[in-house]
Amino acid sequence: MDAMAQDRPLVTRFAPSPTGFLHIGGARTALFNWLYARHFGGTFRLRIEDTDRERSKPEAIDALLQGLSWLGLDWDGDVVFQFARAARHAEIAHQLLAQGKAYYCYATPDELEEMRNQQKAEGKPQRYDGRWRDRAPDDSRRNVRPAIRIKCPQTGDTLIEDRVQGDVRFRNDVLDDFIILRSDGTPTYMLSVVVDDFDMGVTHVIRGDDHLTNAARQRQIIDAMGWPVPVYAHLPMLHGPDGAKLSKRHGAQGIHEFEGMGYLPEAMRNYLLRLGWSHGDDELISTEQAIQWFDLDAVQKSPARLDYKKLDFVNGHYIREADDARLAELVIAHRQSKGEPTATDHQRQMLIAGMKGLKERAKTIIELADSAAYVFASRPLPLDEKARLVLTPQAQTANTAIAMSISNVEWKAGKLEEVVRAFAATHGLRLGDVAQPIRAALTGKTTSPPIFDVMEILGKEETLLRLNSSPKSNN
RNA sequence: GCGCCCUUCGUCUAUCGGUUAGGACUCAAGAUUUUCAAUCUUGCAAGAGGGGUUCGAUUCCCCUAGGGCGCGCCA
Repeated sequence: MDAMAQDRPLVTRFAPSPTGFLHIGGARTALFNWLYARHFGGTFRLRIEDTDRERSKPEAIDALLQGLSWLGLDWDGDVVFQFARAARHAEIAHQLLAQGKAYYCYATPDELEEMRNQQKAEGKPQRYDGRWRDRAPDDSRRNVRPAIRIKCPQTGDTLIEDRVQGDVRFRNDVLDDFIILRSDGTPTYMLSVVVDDFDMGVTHVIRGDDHLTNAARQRQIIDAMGWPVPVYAHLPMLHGPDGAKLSKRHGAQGIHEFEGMGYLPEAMRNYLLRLGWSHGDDELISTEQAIQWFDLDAVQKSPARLDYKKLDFVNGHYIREADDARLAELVIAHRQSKGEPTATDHQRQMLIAGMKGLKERAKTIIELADSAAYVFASRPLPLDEKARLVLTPQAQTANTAIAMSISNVEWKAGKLEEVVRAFAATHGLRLGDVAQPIRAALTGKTTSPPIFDVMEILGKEETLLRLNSSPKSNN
């Protein structure tokens, strides 16, 4: 069955509805499609399924495109807009009608609802009963505009050979004749998907497993048209940390929210990849490596939950790997988004110089920005609670003495450390005893990158001023 | 109700009939250390339940339970 599909150049696609933002689950679906295409040198297409005019929003299209771009998932060719292709979809419906593979159904929505209610009351499966299946077009119903339903086989079964789910068999008698063209002449999703996939040359349909049963329906249209059957791969869904379906209740759902929380796109790619896909014991997998390794065989069948702790770990790894200047810009952008003024050139330079020590300690850009605050702070420094406790009057006296002792030292971290160590030794103190007050005075916190590096980055003048300036109060 | 899918440590997962069931995150302890991280070491922790098949089942089959999805003139 895959044979026909495999004769054609490999094409995957991501086909979201523009109803909001790029959902985290959708992002993973897009990632898998993208990786599969890139791995096999195929094409990754993007299609916007905007046939539901009520729910489609133009802003949502931008959000989708932006989300994908941010994630680094570049698509090939033009974006296809499904609604624009409605005439083509209708054409296929009429073709099927002409071939006797579809038929007009004059049942009104009210009649259908009544039918379903009755089925429900009788405990029978709810599906279209085929009441117009074998009737000739009815002139007596000229006041009713008919919909077009596809005529599905009623015996035998439909097999979906899914690369993730395995062989899934549906008895044809549980499938009903569904509508492919509405009475207003617009196509339904079932039809549009199949026609677009065919016209776009899609060979591999990789999507959420909420579409698994749809595949059996779509297969009816494909068979009726005699089109090649794509390879299917239905991915398990993503759940919230509590195992329930992902919803507003879980906080972040949109990819843009993860960006706002300070996650890096490469970290998201790695983390999302490992949700449902594995390569032995490998955890930290670069995108290049993922492209080399990715295939559908290693996709898990069961749903996965989002785990922020693990995401943080992965993000921390990529922050440490990231370029200092890039991180500096992300920190500055984050500060600006919070209403802080832009960085001066000098601050930017200090930030980059200090990034090596900073990025080792952060799991998100927010944490990074937080610990980088000392670069931007002005005197007197705001102290956090712990720093305030450290900076006792005695500690300040010591800081003043230290400031004195280093005021003529060559301004290099190594030299400064030598002198301060000697200072501590002559006073019978451990380095830690003097380092913490210095840290508090220089950064306003009790945790920071190595303190002599901080001195070097801050520069002599600023360091001495911070050591000597006394915070307003030291209760 | 009908159909389909899923079920290994708290979480993500490895295992493709024979393992002391492995790794990662988290958590705990230790090493290192000027703080915090990073790193390293160690530890806690799992095959939903019940039947089969088999010399042997986490692995294959069936049932039950639990979870998910679909059953629209929504996508």
